[in-house]
Amino acid sequence: MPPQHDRLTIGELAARSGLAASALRYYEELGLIASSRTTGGQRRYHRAMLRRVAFVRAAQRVGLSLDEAGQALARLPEDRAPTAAQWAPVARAWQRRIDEQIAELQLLRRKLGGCVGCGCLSLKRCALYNPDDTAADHGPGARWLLGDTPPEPEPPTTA
Amino acid sequence: MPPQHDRLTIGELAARSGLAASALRYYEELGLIASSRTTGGQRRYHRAMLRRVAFVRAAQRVGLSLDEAGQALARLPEDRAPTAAQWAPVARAWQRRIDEQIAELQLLRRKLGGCVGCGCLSLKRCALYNPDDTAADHGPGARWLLGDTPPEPEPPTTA
DNA sequence: TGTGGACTTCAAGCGCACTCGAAGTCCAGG
DNA sequence: CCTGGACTTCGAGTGCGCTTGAAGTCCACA
Repeated sequence: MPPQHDRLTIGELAARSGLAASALRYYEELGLIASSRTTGGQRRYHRAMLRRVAFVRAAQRVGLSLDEAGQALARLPEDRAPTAAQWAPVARAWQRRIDEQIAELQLLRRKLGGCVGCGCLSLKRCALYNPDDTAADHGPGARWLLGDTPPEPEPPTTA
Repeated sequence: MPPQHDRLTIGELAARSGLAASALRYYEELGLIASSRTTGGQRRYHRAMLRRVAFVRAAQRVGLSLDEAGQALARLPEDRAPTAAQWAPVARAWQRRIDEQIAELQLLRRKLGGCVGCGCLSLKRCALYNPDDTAADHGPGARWLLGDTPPEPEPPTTA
């Protein structure tokens, strides 16, 4: 357990955050975290940066880009833990976002269910392909952020 | 309603699939779709390609890469609609995949709920940041190796 | 037959979130 | 004081899923 003080080297921050040092430099370049420097020019990070890094990683899990994470970060204290009052709106916004993603996935799942016995995959008729949401994305994994997914009771494989 | 025959130009396929012509050329380059050529060298797509494109787009919505979509495509008929027997396992695999995504989001959501009144975002203690699930997350190869770090008592609103 | 809009290829570029490598510098432990 | 491992910067590269542009060709309609 070598270093216990406030000024973490980039290697220490990397080890404790699970990120690569290169990623931390990148985050710093983007303004997500900040460092002071030794006289020799090496970075030293305040412990508070641990929390900021944690926040960014959490934001990514919610599906935010680093840019968006930075926006959210800007509304929280620089070097203290946020109060419940500061954190709550962020957490709630993220929850809404997650709820939307879940809702969309559930819709897709339901449509897939309707397609199981069908297989048509017609561009015109297949509910699976014809998302009434047009929120196209370009990335696999996450990014469906349509605002209002209509409930849409749907007879199997028809549009 | 100009063309009604089987041989769609790339522009027609683009219009009907909602994809850009450049994307279709890209798909063809990847082997996801195929075309014949006119004597002049222009692409003509069989109508069955509409279904293949639909399939690929659907796969993307499920979170598959184009490569994975191609793998799945290879197990379906080239130019006919898949039978229910052919389609069902694919659809079920996709549903499982969606279920996993939903489960992960729900877990994240729950953790966020626990964090609303907390705001600590401690790397050590915050459930939000410490995913006990080692979820698929396209992380940069770095693992969260925080498990073995000493507990380190951290009073609220301090770090 | 003329024409202009749709098509062709090929190479390069983009956006994101990083990673890698080279060449050089720093600094803590012995 | 020495040393070697950790750090520095900078530029380039990666992977995915495309888009854009240049330069040239085709073909359906009048």
